[in-house]
Amino acid sequence: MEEENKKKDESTENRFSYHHEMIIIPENSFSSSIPFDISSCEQKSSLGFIDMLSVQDFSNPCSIFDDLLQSITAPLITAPVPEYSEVVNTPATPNNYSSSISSSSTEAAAANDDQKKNETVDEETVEEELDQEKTNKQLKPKKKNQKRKREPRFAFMTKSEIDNLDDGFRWRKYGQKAVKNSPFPRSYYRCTSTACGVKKRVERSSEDPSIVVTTYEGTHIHPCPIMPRGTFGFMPETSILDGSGGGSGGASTSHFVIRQMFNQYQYQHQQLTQPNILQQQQQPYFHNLLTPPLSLISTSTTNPTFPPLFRERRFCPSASSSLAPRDHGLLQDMLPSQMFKATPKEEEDK
DNA sequence: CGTCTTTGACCTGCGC
DNA sequence: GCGCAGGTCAAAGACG
Repeated sequence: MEEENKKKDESTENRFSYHHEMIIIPENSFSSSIPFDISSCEQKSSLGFIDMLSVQDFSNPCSIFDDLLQSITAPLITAPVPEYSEVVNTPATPNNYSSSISSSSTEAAAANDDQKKNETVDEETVEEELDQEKTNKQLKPKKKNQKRKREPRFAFMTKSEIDNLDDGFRWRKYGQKAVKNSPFPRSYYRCTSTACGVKKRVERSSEDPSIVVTTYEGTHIHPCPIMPRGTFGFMPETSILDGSGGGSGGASTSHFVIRQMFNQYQYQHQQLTQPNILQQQQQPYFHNLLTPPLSLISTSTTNPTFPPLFRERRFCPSASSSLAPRDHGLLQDMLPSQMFKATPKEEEDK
C-alpha cells in the first residue's frame, strides 16, 4: 500500500514538478529579500535548512524568476543555478546563499498528491477536505499511515532586525523550536483567519544573524485583513536596488518585493492546484487591487490580477491609490528594464 | 475578557 | 526498531 502511494507520488511528481522555486537576491546596503522554495531542503541532511538554501526552477524552463535572478543577482551567486528541477547538491558555503536543492521532496509529492485529488473533485469537495484536514489535525490520536499533508512552501531571506515581518496578515505563534546547527530558534506561526491554514516559519540565519528566513506554507484563502481596497500604498519611488530608501524605507522595500514574489507564488500555486477556486476568488478578492507587478514574474499572461497578499503598514497612507502600480507595477521602476522582457515561454505562447 | 506568546510534551517522518 | 530532529498541541501566563 505504501509502495503504491510512493509510486503514485512519484508519478504525480513527474507530472507536476512545479512550485519549487528558489531565488537569491543579493543584499543591498539596507536590506534584501530572497525568496525561494525550500520544500525539499529540509529533512535531507544534518544541514540546517538555512544551509540548504538554494535556487530551484519550476519544471517550466522559463521560471518566473529566471530573469530576475540573472539580472539582479547573478553577480553575487557563486553556486550554479540549475535550469531544471534536478537534484543538485552543492555544499553550502558561508556568505553564499546558494546550496543544494531537490525536486523530489516528499512534501512536493504530498502537495502534488493533493493536487491530483483536487483535479477530480469539485470546489465543494475541496472545502470539505480543508475542513476535514483541520479536524483530523485536531483529533487525537492521529491516524497512522496518513501522511501529513503539506503545502508547497515559499521562503525568502530578509535582512532585518525584525523577526516577524509584517506582510499584512495576522499570525498566531503556535510554536518555537531550537534548530539543529543554529543558535537561533525557529518560530512557527499560523494565519489567524478561520479556515485559513497558511503557516509561516521564521528563523534567523546561523550564518548571518541579521538575515531572517521566512517560510510560507500554503495559500491564503481570504483577502488581506488590513489591505485597503484599491491601494498597494508603499514605496512608490524608491529603488529596491540602490538602497536609497533609507532606514526603515529600505526594509519596507524589501518587504514589498517579498510580497510581490509571494503574490506570484500564490497565484501560480493556485493556478496549478485550484484553478477553479482561483477564478472564483479573483473576483471578490483581487478586483481592482493591482496589476501584475512584473511581467516576467508572471508565467501567465492571461490573467492580470494578483491577490493582495502583502502590504506594508507604515507605508500605507490612506490616499495612496494614486501611487498604485501601472503596467508592470512598482517593480517597473525598481528593476532593470531587461527584466521586463517576455520569457521564452511567454513568447512561445504568443 | 479576548488575543497572543511561551514552553514542555507529544507526534511524525526519516535515516541508520 | 530506535533515535533524532522537525513540527504541532495545548495549558498557562502575559498583555492590552
